[in-house]
Amino acid sequence: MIKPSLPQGTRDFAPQIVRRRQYILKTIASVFEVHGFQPLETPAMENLDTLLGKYGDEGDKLIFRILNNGLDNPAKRSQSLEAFEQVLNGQGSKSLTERALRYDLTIPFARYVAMNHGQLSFPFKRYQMQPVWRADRPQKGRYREFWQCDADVVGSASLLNEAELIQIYREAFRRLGISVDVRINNRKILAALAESCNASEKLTDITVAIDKLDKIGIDKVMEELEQRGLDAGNRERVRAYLLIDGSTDERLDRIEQLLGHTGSGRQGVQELRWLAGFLRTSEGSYPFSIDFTLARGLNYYTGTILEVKAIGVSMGSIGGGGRYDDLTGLFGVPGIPGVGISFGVDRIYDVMEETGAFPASLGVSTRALFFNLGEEETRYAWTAMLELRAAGIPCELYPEAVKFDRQFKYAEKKGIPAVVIAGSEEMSKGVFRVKILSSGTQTECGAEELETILSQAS
RNA sequence: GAGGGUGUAGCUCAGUAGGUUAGAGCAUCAGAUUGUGGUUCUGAGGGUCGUGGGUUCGAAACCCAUCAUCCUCCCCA
Repeated sequence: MIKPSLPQGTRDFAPQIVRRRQYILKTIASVFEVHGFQPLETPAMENLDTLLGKYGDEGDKLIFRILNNGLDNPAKRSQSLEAFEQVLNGQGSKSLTERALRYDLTIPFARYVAMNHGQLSFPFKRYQMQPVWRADRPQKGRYREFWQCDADVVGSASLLNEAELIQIYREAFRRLGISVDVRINNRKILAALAESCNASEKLTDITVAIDKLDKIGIDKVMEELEQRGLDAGNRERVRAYLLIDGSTDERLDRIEQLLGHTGSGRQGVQELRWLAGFLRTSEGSYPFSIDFTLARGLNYYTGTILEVKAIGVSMGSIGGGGRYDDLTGLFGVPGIPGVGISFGVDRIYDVMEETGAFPASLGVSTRALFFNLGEEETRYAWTAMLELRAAGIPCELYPEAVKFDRQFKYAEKKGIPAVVIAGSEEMSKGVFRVKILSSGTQTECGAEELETILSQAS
C-alpha cells in the first residue's frame, strides 16, 4: 500500500471551499460579461515552443514540461539517449519533451488570436478562467497549480480599454468586498529612464532593482544598481526618479521634466496623464495610484502596466496586467495590439478568508432532509420530493432507515435547515411534519404547503 | 537556485538533565435514548512517534542522512 499524497503545491478543494471558489469565479465572470467580454478556453497543455522564450529566462525554468511518451520504445533507444544527452548539456530536445502545461493565459490567448485572426472581429474582448501551472517553490500565497481569470482586449490601441479594465477591477473587488489599490505605471517611462541613462540594454536590471524600493529602501536599490553595473551619474538619475512624490499631477509634471526629452518618456507620460485624468473625471472614484517604481517582469508589456494589491493584508499582488503592442507578432501575426488584466483567484480566496469577506450564506444548498422511515414511507416522501425539486427546492431523502439520531445528525452536520418526517401517523392523515432545526419548531402541513414552508426555512 | 522552521491518533497539539504501558482536546463509533438532533454523561476504537541509519543497557527525545511540509529570498498571481 502506498501512502496517498498530493504533488507539491497542489490541493484538493473540499465542498465548502469549492463553493467559495465558485462564488469568486462567478462574481468575476459576471463582471466580465457585463462589460461585453466573451469566454474562451484553451487546452491545459501547449506545444513547448509556444511557451518558451515568452516569460524570460526565469519563466522558462518554471514551465512544467511534459515528458514524451514512447521514450522506452527499444527501436528509438539511441534517439532517446541522444535527446537525454542534449538535455544534460543544457539544451532542450524535442524528442524528449515537446509539450508543456500552460504557464499563464495570455500567451495561449495570443496563440489563439494568431491562429484565428482571420475569423475574429476586432476589437476582440475575451475572458478566460482556467488553472495554470508553475514549477515554483510553494509558499504563502504561491501554488504550483492555481487559477487565473484573464480579460484581454486585442485589436485596439485605445487607452479607453485600460480604463475599462480598471473599471472591471474596481467593480469585481467591490462585489467581492476587498479593498484594493491598483498601481499603474507605463513601460515607456521605464524605458525612457533606461534610455536617459544611455543604458537601454539595462532596462531589465534597472526595473528589477527599482521594483524593490518599498521592500529594501532606496539605499539598497542604489547598491543593487551599482552591482548591476550602473555608473554613479546614472544612479543619481535613478535616485531622482525614485524620489519623485507629491500629488498625481505633481508627479506627472516632474516625471515629464525628468524624462520628457525622450520620445518614449513623453509618450508614456502622456498616456498616464490621460488615463489618470479620465479615471478621475469619470463617474465615481477609482482606487488607483500612479507608481513609477512598479515594474512587472514579463517582457512582453510595452505600455501601461498594472498591479493590484489588497489593502491591509500581507499578500503578494492579487492581480496584474498591462498593454502589449505586438503580442501575436511572436506567432507571425504582427500589428495586433492588446491590453489585459488577470485576477489571481487563489490569492483572492486567501485574502477573503483572512478578512472574512465571504458571505455566510455560501453553505449548503439542500433545504430539507426527508427522513427515511421505511419502505412505504419512502414512496410517500419520494413523491413529495419530486414536486419540490421540480419547483427548484433542493431536498434529499436519507438513503437508509436508520434511527432518528443518525438522520438528525446528518442534517445537522450538513447544515440542512429543515427535516421532513412522515411516518405512518402522518401518512394516514396525508400530511408532513416539518421541523426547523435552528428553532426546533415543528409544523404539520399538506404537500402543497411544503414548498412555502421550506423556501422560508433558514 | 539559496537559506530557515516543523514532522507524535483523522484534526490541532502536549510530551527532553534519554527510562519500562506515549497523552489531551476535538472528531469518529457504541450506549444512556427503537418517532425527535444540538447540550450532557458513560464507554470504545485509533499511533511502525515521517523514513533509514547511528550513539546508548535503553531513543518520540541526542547525531547523521533522506523525504514531506511550511516560511524567507529570487520571481510572481
